[in-house]
Amino acid sequence: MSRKPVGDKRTRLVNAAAKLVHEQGFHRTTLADISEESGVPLGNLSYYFKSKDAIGHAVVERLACAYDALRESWEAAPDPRDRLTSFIQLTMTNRDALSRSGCPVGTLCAELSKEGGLVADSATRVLGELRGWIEAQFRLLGKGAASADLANHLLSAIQGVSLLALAFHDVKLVEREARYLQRWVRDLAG
Amino acid sequence: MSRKPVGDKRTRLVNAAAKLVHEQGFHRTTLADISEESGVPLGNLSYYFKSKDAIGHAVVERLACAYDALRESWEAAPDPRDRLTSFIQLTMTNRDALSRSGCPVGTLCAELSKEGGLVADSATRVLGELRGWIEAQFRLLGKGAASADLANHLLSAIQGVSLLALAFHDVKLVEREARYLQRWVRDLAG
DNA sequence: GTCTATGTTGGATAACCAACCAATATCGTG
DNA sequence: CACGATATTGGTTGGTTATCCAACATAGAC
Repeated sequence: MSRKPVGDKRTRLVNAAAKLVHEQGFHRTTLADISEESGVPLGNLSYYFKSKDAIGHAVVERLACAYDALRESWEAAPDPRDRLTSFIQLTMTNRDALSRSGCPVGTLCAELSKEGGLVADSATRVLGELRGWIEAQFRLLGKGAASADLANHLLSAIQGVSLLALAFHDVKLVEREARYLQRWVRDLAG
Repeated sequence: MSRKPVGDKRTRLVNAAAKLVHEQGFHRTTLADISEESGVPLGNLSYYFKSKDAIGHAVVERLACAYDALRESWEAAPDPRDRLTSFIQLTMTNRDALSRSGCPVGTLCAELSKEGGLVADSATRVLGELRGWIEAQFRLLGKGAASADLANHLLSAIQGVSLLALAFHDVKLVEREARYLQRWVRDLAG
């Protein structure tokens, strides 16, 4: 049985696809784009992915893993308040990319949720897992039944400011809203 | 000089395009779609619009006019607080369409701002005019230099919850966030 | 009635794209 | 070495799309 001589072609493809989908959107990204960006010949794509949707799904899986790792690192802090702070800090760190191309998950959901399909569903699931984690943190803070609303409110604020920053090409919007949310979390009773 | 025998074909085209662009997005909407939806033969589109971008621009103009009219009606109320309440109420009224297809302006900005172009710019301008109006209301409430931040915060919350409602197909998200924002505006000091 | 600017139409066209395929190369294994 | 599974490649194909065009219709002007 032979092996992968170069090996990481599949990874290179998903990385290239993730970058392009984030920057251009899913529909506007062609297989030829992904081929060029990754250096993998166009005819070779079908060996690793049977369809464009399959690539989209792999991109979302990659995002899901990335967020899993992030949440794990945030949970290093014992205080749920500090965890939420780390989450908000993420948008601050990525503010440049955010104001250039928006939130990788949010813009994908916005683009694909209108037509439905498997890729849209898995993208929404990534967003849902993030929302669930945020809600859990509020629950740990003793917010009880209000936790779901608080989680929606926080995630909504992040998504909203990402969209505005993208539309207005304005990094400062992210900076200011992040500061606001940090204070909001810190001053939460409980 | 002859006249428009049927007349409102141009309007019918823009209406159909606006509906489809909202429901499906700009890229996924084809000229054939618009032709079918409006009942105007495909070959006739080029007589009214020289390109698909021209149709997109007309759709955004139509949105701009609609928001102009809305703001005018909101300004019937003398109290800026009531005006902002009316604005928030709009999302409540349109919550079904909002959770099905997102905000007509917001999703368009998200889709097109990544590639730039004239349509993207005009869509962003519509969002900007709305933001300016909101800021003006805060200013009238005596919020001074903080008005810009408050306007961004409010518009961001509306856009964020629209995106979440679209992704999760959940009308309740809009209802709850709208109630929250109504209270937020009512309880604002000043 | 003839003429002409304004509409209207079906079909053509060139570009693009995702998907497919037959042919070739690579390499571990027996 | 030969065999076969894995991997790779260029080129093709069928379908879609925006755009264009030549021909035709209509109706007001004169």
